[in-house]
Amino acid sequence: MKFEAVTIKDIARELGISTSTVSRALRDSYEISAETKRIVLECAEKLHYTPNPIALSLKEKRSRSIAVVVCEIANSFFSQVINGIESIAYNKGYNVIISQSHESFEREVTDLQFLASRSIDGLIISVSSETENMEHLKKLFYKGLPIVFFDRVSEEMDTHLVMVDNFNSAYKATVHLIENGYKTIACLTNSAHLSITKERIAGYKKAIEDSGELVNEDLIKYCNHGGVHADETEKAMNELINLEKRPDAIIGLSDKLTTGALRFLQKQGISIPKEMGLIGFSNGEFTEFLNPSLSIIRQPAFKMGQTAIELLLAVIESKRPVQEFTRCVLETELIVRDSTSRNK
Amino acid sequence: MKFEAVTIKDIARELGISTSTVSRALRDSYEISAETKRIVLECAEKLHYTPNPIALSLKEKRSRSIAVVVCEIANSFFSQVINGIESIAYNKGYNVIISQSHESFEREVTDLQFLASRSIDGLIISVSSETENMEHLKKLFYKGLPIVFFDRVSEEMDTHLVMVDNFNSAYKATVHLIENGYKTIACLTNSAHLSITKERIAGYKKAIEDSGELVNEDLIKYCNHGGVHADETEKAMNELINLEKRPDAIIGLSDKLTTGALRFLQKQGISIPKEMGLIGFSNGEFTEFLNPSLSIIRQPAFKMGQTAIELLLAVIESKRPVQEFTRCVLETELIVRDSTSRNK
DNA sequence: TTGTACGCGTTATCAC
DNA sequence: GTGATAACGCGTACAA
Repeated sequence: MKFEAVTIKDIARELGISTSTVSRALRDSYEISAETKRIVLECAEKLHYTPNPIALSLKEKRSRSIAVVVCEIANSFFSQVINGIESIAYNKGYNVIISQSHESFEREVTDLQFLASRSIDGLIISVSSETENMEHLKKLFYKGLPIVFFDRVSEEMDTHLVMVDNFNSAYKATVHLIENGYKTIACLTNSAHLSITKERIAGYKKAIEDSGELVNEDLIKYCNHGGVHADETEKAMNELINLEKRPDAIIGLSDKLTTGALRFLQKQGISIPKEMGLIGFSNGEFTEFLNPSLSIIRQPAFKMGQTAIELLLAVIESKRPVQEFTRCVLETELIVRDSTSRNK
Repeated sequence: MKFEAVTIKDIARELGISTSTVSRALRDSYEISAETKRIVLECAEKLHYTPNPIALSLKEKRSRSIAVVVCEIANSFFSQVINGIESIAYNKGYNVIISQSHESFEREVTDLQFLASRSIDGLIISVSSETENMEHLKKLFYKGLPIVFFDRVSEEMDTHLVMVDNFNSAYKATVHLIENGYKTIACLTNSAHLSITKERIAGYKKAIEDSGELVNEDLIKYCNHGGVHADETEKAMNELINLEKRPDAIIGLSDKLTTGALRFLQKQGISIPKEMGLIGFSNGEFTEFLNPSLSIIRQPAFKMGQTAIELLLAVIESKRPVQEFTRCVLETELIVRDSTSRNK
């Protein structure tokens, strides 16, 4: 059941030399004669020697693995981010360990505890929608674990952040709805305490106000689990369509919520974009082919992942403590399609 | 930059006792007095002691981590399988390390080499579309690494396999097209050497033959990278629609190919299902809301993941060498929607 | 009941 | 140019 691990000792015994010589020869040390190196290398080849990374980790106090915690990998945005992370991590010889919180704070805490106990060298995280208290992360951070936040960030620690221009993205999308003649724009969003929620809601409100209207809080529905459970979105949507003044457009402030709204409207037979306009954040691959094709705000997910891992590795591999942290804000793309063209 | 790792040594020093006493006290050994245990536990708590898993791994020769290799995680089928794997692995205290081959044989080999060198305890894999030669896997397998294949399996090793009834699934889907009046049914599929391709193609052919028709090989297009590059699918589709006898239906034998075909037909303005019927394997979440809604063959992906990890952990944790291996075949679900109802 | 010594695989630091 | 030894953190056989 186990690898019959060939070690440096086996080579040493086979060749009748010491382990230190073997070690040095394998590492191509200058103090070893060319001849000895040749023999050792040959023997290592023959025995299929592979160094044991665990022994190395024990010595070096690093595992060359980093953890990524997201709420859900079966979500295009996050899987694209992970692709970005992975594309760079593997080239640099790091393992990526992926963990899902499923939007549960409890799960996030236990996962993190587990990961930390497995000696990860660093962490990239987008916190769960339930996460308000950051103590679990602070504890790790002040113990010396390098952390990079992305998407749903926390400003409570002095570290790197990678996000998009949430305010502007929501602003642009809302303005787009207004310009297309929608009057009563409702908003489906995540937990109120999340960074992305605050910023996006602020953008939405600003756009409403700039158009000379008053913000109606009844039109803002908070889904505390980001729509991972369909009934959450359904409940919110039901409340919206039963309002005295029924909204004529919806903006979904995250992937699951946007598609959840679409799903709901389709089931109810409410026509998009005639009866109800729909736009939202989404990195889904098929928004273009949905019925109707969906207007979206697309985040540069792959790029976000790359940025996050680059920042993290820089911290991990830095000799001296890192003092300067960046707050990296990327641009989103507004893609206009049929779901918001009222006159179609 | 490092965890200031508290070790049992620190506790021993603090308490003026030996490390072995500490070790035993922490493991609640019967030979330690209740009083000593209390003191040690208290001190461990105070110092925020956490055991070093790397040292443990070195001793126990196991890392409590398993690797999953798939072609792409940004693919609903695979992310659902991974969810299934992860749901059980974490409960049992195993880390899941995910690696993507991106349908490249070379990448698969280097990834695997890397993973093996990091001392994984087991492997769950769906091979890349380029993988014909299994030597890299055999080498690891005969070295003692427990392996479970799923989806794209290899029968060259005596180990657990988890798959769906590919033959029947393709057969049912093809029959469905025939029954709906489609006459010339083309087939978009993966590399010819993959297990899933062989079985699915066989089911497709059988259905054609059972209907009294002859199989036309020109109607079968092999995409050697499973459609990860859009141009691959486009090329195949172009060839199909330019055939002298243009097919009136397409069956996609994998997720990317099915949605790729849809994308192509939409762009070309070929109407589905009138001009061209479309059905295929897909675990996408929005096939229902595509335009037109897509008839699909859905695999029990989550269940497949769970099955695979359960089989793998059984092997890993078995005391004696496992001799009996299962060939687990699950059923798929045929979901009929608009893309195959010719008279709509 | 507790302590000593060793081994897991590797490398760095001495000594020869 | 090469060998012996200690150290990384932990568990355990053996000694006391």
